[in-house]
Amino acid sequence: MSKKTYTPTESELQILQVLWDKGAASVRQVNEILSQQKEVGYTTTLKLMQIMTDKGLVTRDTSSRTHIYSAAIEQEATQGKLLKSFLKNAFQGSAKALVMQALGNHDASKAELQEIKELIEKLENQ
Amino acid sequence: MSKKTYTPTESELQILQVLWDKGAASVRQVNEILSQQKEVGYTTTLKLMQIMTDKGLVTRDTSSRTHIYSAAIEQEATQGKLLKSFLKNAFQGSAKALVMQALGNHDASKAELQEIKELIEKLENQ
DNA sequence: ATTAGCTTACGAAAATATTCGTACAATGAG
DNA sequence: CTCATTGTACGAATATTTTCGTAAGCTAAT
Repeated sequence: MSKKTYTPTESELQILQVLWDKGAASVRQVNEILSQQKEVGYTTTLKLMQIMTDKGLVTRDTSSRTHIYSAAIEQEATQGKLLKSFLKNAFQGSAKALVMQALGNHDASKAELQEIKELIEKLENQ
Repeated sequence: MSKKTYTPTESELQILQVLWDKGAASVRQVNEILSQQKEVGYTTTLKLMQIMTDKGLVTRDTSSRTHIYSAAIEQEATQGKLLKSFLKNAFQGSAKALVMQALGNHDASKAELQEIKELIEKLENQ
């Protein structure tokens, strides 16, 4: 565990998604869920979660034989960081271009569109 | 050059951004622009662009000594692909969550917000 | 008590991505 | 013509990420 703050890699992010979702989980539980999404061996998941512990991305309760892991970084803050760098890399920083593509291609429901519109109106009145 | 279609890596994407921007450019021109953003050696850029040629991400005119490169893949289509996988990885597929974060944190201008709102209204009327 | 099954730890291989040195050919200024 | 400069080609070293085999310690059921 060093001083540096790490951004999760893609595989690490998949594990974090599970932990954010469940709150806390064992390696086996995480691996079972990941296995539904992709082929991945148990020790692969274990190793990754050990690395993530070193990096400070997760914490674990080692008081029982089966260690229980939790995310050590906030979901929204992490997504924000990732988004920032993705925006820069893929869209040269144009939030508008990204949003338009996201809305155009990946359908959001009417209710969701409504929420977004409300957010925009709130932003406009500032 | 194989049959597979490649998604650009991060470094490759930086090069593509330059080519999309300029339309066509030599290795030196690309490298000069990249050098403003990060430290990168000439032969590094050259090698990457050669790899990209093999992958079919760019094409080049080799009729002169200085080869002139152009992007071989569409900017919007590429961004769409990248967005799709980013959305899945980082936001578990929730376009709404992504858009709200993008708008909330990375300010778009009033005019841009207006454009987005118009797009939403168009989408709502479908 | 034995043993099958589950657990962690961890080194190391494999896969992928990035960087750079070196060789050598073309160009053009003097 | 000579040589400094600029260009391509490409192998190979690095760096990063992912995967997995193996060892060894617990645990519980028989």
